[in-house]
Parts: sequence; structure tokens; C-alpha cells
Amino acid sequence: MQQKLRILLVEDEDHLLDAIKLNLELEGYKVHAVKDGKTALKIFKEERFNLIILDVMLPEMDGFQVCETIRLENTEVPILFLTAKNTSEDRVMGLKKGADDYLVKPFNLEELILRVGILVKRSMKSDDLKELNSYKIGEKTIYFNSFELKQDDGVIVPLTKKETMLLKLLIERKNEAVSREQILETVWNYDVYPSTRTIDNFILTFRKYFEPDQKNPVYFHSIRGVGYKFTDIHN
Amino acid sequence: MQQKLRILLVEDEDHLLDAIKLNLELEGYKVHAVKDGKTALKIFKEERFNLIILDVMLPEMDGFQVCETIRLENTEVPILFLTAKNTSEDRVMGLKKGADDYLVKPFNLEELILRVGILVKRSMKSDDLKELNSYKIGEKTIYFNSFELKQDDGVIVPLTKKETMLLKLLIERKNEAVSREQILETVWNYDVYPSTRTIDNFILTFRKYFEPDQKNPVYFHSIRGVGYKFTDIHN
DNA sequence: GGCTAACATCAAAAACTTATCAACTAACAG
DNA sequence: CTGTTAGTTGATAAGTTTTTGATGTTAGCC
Repeated sequence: MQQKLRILLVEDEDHLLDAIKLNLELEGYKVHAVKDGKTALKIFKEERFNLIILDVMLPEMDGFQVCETIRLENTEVPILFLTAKNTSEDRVMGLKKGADDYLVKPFNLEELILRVGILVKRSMKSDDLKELNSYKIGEKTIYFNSFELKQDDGVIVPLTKKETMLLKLLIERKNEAVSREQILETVWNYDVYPSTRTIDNFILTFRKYFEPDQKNPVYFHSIRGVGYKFTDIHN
Repeated sequence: MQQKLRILLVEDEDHLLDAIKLNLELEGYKVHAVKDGKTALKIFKEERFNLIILDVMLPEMDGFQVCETIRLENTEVPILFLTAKNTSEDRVMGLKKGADDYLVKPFNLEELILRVGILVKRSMKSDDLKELNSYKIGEKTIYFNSFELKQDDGVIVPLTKKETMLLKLLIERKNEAVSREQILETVWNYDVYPSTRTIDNFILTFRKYFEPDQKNPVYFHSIRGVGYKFTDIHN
């Protein structure tokens, strides 16, 4: 099991602190929350983090100062600023001090989580990335980066480039029908296309890989006259 | 003198395109500017970039689609969205499609340039190789610093510089496919690449060094249409 | 129920990529 | 200048992946 990713959260408003902490923990991060800059710096020196989230307005020592101090010794760790002020001067200031990203309060929690995910990805090793770029269908796991599929019995079979791309597309558009045109355009980069059975063949392969009963697919449905839809109720 | 960092800029408003291009060029970037998604994808397939700046609103194929298509093949290159709409749904959408950052029009040019700098730095960092002194494959050990390989029988054979660099790259990216472009860029410092059989020759050499059965490689796998992947289940 | 268009399936052909080898070039030491 | 070594190129062989085309099935419609 991979280790949890560690986040240092610095925010002085109690209820916001709790809300963010809770949500990040739900995403599986280990969150160390503190309420002022001095403490933040102290903790930072003692422990290693994959990301630092800093409120700009803090009692005593503001976020900019904290950021600047951290950057004196550590240029690596990603820093995300939170601020109530939405002016570009303010944002420019933050970025100049060494921030990597900037989010204006009040913010959408989903956006925070997405941005955190992007920043954190950077500080990860390739082993963890592998887990991140995977998708489980039933007991089988697709690894997009290594172009392989781990079966229920643990055996690894290789996937081709096109197979991987099409899987990625359908999974990304989970629960929605993706039209043949859309598929050809995205995976094959076709402008116009003759009627072709190519896509069917790929779906056929997927069904062989993933469907318990090939004749009654539960994952890869065809939508007559439109295209295909990937469904996964458990995921 | 190191070569210029390359940016692909996709924006359909003429004067904004010119303004951004000019400013980025003043910062020392090499900017390839295009006005629609189709062209962007075509150029993207032909050349390598350190960053892609995408307007969301484009004629025909919108920025989201372009981003999605790029991400099917390339998860590395940073993508920055420009948008006129400042809603969090829009931003979340972009981030979900695989963007790394998001800037709302009208924007402060200084902010754009700062964000570009941050994103580009990231892509360079992942390019240069970490410190890694030695690595064991089976009973053989590679010493990266001294450019040597100790065989099972203890005999030491020298490795060439390029061999060592390519080994380092593949081992660092263990378990993920490294594209030929990526390899050429990192080991050979090519911007654009001619079709070449050079990489194959190196892989051939590696297989001779490391694979018990050269015809059925367990360490150095080729992924058709993509590149090569180093796998080591014991390590 | 019969009809038709769209999908499923399979095997063979076509298209494309990589493996391999040998000849070649460039750089460099002596 | 000569020999050596690393690295590149190009030709051909060897494989794989993808596409095609033929044929069988199925869903939806009258």
C-alpha cells in the first residue's frame, strides 16, 4: 500500500480550516493543519510535505512571508495560495514570491481538490504515479502509463497503443455514449471516414478482456445508431 | 547556450494572439501560434513543446476537445487554458480534462508570464535526471557515475555515455512507457526528430547485456507506436 | 412475422513498427 | 596519418497491430 500524501495546511479561520482539512482527508491525504505562519515554519522544518496550502492573510506573519521563507531553503515543494482578494496585483505578488498556484476565496471545493491533485502529482515518484494512472474494472486493473492490464489472477497482459487510448476515452466519458464520429476523431484523428468495422473490433477485444458474459455486456454497451458507452456502477 | 523553450499557442482572436506571442517571445520563448484546434493537433503531433496555451473558445473544435485529445497520447506536457468565462464550473471542466492551469480573460500579462514560467519550469524539471548512483538488474549492477556495469561474474565492463543516459532515463521511468520523442529529447537533445533506428540499436545492446533470452525480453519491452518501457518486478 | 440497417464476429490481408546487421562516419588518441 | 571506438544510417527480415471484407445476428420498425 502506498503511503499517504502529506499536505501542510495553514489557515486561521477555524471553520474553513476544518472544512478543507476534512475534504482533503476524504480524498486520502494526510493533512497537517496549523493556524499561523510561525507554527507552519516550525512544522515545515521538522517534516516533509508534498504540498503546502497557505492562506495569505494570517495573524502576525502573512502567507507571502511564510512562502518566501520556505523558498529560501526549499524550491521544490509546491505551494498553493488561498486569498480573499481577487486582484491581479495580489496574484502576481504571490506568484513572484514562489507560489505555484493561486485560488481565490470563496472557492469551489472541487476546484481546490483538482488543483491540489495537479500540484501533488509533481512531487510523486513514478511508482505512485502508476497507481494514479490506473482504473479498475471488476477485479482487473488497467495501467494507462505502462500499457498493461492486470487480470484477476494477477497475470499482466500488454495493451496496444490504440486499445489504451480508446479505453481511456471511454472511461473518461463514463456513463455517456460516445459517438463513432467522436471516437474516430479523437483516437484516429480522422477527418471523414468510410464506414468501418475497426471500432467494433476493438470493442470486441475489450469485451473479451472484461465482460464475464461476452454476449451480455455490462461494461461496454453499444448504442445502436450512435456509438458505445462504458458503464461502471461500482466506480 | 541552451535552446529556447517551445510554446504552442492556440488562440483565434488575432490581436490577442499577436500580443501574447510578442510578449512571450520577448521573454525568450519560441512561440508557435495557430488559430484553430485542428491545426494545433496537427502541429502538436509533428513537434515537441514545453507548454501549450489553449483558448477554450475556438472555431470548430473547442479547447477542451483539443486538450482531451492531447492527453490521450501525452500526459506530460503542461496545458494552460485561457477563457473568457469566469465560472468555477468552467474551470473545473478544464482541470478535469487535464489542464494544469487556468487563466481568465482579460488577464494581466505579467501574470500570464509568471504562470507560463512556473509551468515550463515544471516540464524541464521532469526532463533532467535525478541522482541515481547504481541500480541492480538481476545479478548485474549498473554504476551510473563511473559508466560501468558489473556482471554476474564480477567482471566490470565500461558503458558509453549515451548508454548510461538512456539506461538512467528508462530506469527512472520504470514501469512506464517512455516515448521515442521523450528519449530523443532527453538523451539526444533533439527538438524535432528524424526517423532514426539509433534508439533501437541501444535497446539491442541493453538486451544483450541484461536479457536472459534476448528474443523474449523481460526488462526492456518495446511498446509499438510509442517507445520503450523498462520493467523490473523485483525492484 | 418479415425486412432492413446496424452491430458482432472471424479470418485473411494490408499496413506499419521494430529487430537486426553490416557498412559508414566522426571524433579522437597515438 | 592510422587505427579504434562510439554512434548513425539504411536495407531487409521478422513481427504485430490494424483494417477490411465476408458472413452471421440482432434490434427496431412496418
